[in-house]
Amino acid sequence: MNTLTRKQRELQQREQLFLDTARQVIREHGVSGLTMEIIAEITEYSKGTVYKHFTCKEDIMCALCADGIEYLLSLLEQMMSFEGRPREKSVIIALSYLLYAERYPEEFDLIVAARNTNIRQKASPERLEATDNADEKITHLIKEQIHAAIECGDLTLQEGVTVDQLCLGPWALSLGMVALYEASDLIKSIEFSPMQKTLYQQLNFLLDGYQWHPLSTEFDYQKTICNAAKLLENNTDDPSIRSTLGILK
Amino acid sequence: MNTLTRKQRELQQREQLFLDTARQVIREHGVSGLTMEIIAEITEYSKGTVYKHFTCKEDIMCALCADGIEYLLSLLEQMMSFEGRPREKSVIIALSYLLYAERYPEEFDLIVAARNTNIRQKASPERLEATDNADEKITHLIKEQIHAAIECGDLTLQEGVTVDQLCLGPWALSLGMVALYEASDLIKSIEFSPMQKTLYQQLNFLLDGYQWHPLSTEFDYQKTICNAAKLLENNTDDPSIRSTLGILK
DNA sequence: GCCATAATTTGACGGAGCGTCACGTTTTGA
DNA sequence: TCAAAACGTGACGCTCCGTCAAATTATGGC
Repeated sequence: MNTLTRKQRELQQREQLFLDTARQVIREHGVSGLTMEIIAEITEYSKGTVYKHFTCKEDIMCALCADGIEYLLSLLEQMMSFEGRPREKSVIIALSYLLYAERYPEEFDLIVAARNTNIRQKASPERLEATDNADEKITHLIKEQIHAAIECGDLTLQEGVTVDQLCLGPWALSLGMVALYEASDLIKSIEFSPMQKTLYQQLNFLLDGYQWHPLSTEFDYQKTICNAAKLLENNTDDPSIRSTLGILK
Repeated sequence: MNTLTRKQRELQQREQLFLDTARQVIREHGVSGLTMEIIAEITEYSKGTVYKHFTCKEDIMCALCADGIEYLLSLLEQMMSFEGRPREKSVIIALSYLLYAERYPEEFDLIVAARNTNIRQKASPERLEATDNADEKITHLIKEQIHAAIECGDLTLQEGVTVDQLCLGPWALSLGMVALYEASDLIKSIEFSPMQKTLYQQLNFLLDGYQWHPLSTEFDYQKTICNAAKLLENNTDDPSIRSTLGILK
């Protein structure tokens, strides 16, 4: 029994090795530079072995996505220990999203791509399910904040507005903002301020529009972010996260 | 000289034929189903001829994008003859964006992809410039509304907020919303109301947050959209647009 | 320790699509 | 009418994909 477990452990370890290698290749040579052959070569396994783990290139990309979302979730779970009003937590969620996008720009590209394009058509069903499950957990976390806000009277649903719609607003804003910033050097007619600043500000406008109390005019959400950043800083030793946190404060 | 012009006309016509064919193929078989060979086969030209027009597959995709953005621009230009307050016009711009995304879902996929992925790395510089120029015109149109609003006193820039940031907000919201709705059947934990409704509503919240007057509580923007839809309906004979307009009213 | 059997790994192979280019065909205009 | 130029073609070499029979390694009964 112990033997079996060791085998499985090794298998899992190798899968992680393949994934890390794929991430590195994408980082260095872009998505089009990623081939099954190159992963095999770098890891000194053969192509066939890589295919034992992943059905195709698209499957690897979805696995990278899932991996990334898992990381985001771990960030969020740490953040959620933060004590605060629901709106504070919502702001923290959005900024974690961004923190993650900056930490793993390659995967973020994939997250956008994995939703829209035909990557999903090719990936294996199991892989897709893993991605979707992680997605769902995050959605749940956001909706939780909205429900909490309604319950404690910070937020009142207007006629014809649903919780799900309120959840989509900040999500769309964050997703779109990251996408636009990734392309910022292509959009020459706009001057891009630091992304954190713009997203923070626009999110505040949107939530103010919801009349979600306390409004940004009544409360210092910048302080919320500082505190959340400090909380995370104590729990992480990832240097790249630490540097991004530095900007937040 | 007339002969030369005829030649050029024919060339242009053929390019359009290739593009229309590519669009059709993508619509039927997805982006991965698009090959240079199949375009050649359907149009009864040879592969070499297709390559006379487009340097590679990615070049075709960028061309489709540019084509799409041109179409969006033509929509917007018609819309801009609408007489109204700057905020009304901004709402119309966002909804045109959406109208366009529904009309050409395949190209919209490409627009997102063409920004994020390595498609741009491969496409020809001329093609990219065409796409970027069209992009810029649209940005300009949006910024124009913000400037007009500031000038007539409908909007006051708060400290530390720039026109460009205010431009990014609705843009990111619209882009992100379309992206999320394209993936709506994958996100099972959220109930998706009709996209027009959600975007219209969230945009109103965001602009209310800007304190952009008249606020959605003081003014019936639904009527604005109805009127804009009627305006467009009289000018178009595209049945698919007409049906979407029907929903708006 | 030995060997039969099962599990795992390998890389050669056929196929798909890309992009090129030398050759054949058509057009041009003198 | 014909030489020169412009245009169109599809066979070719290449890269990468995904497969699978054969080679290698691990397992466990004796």
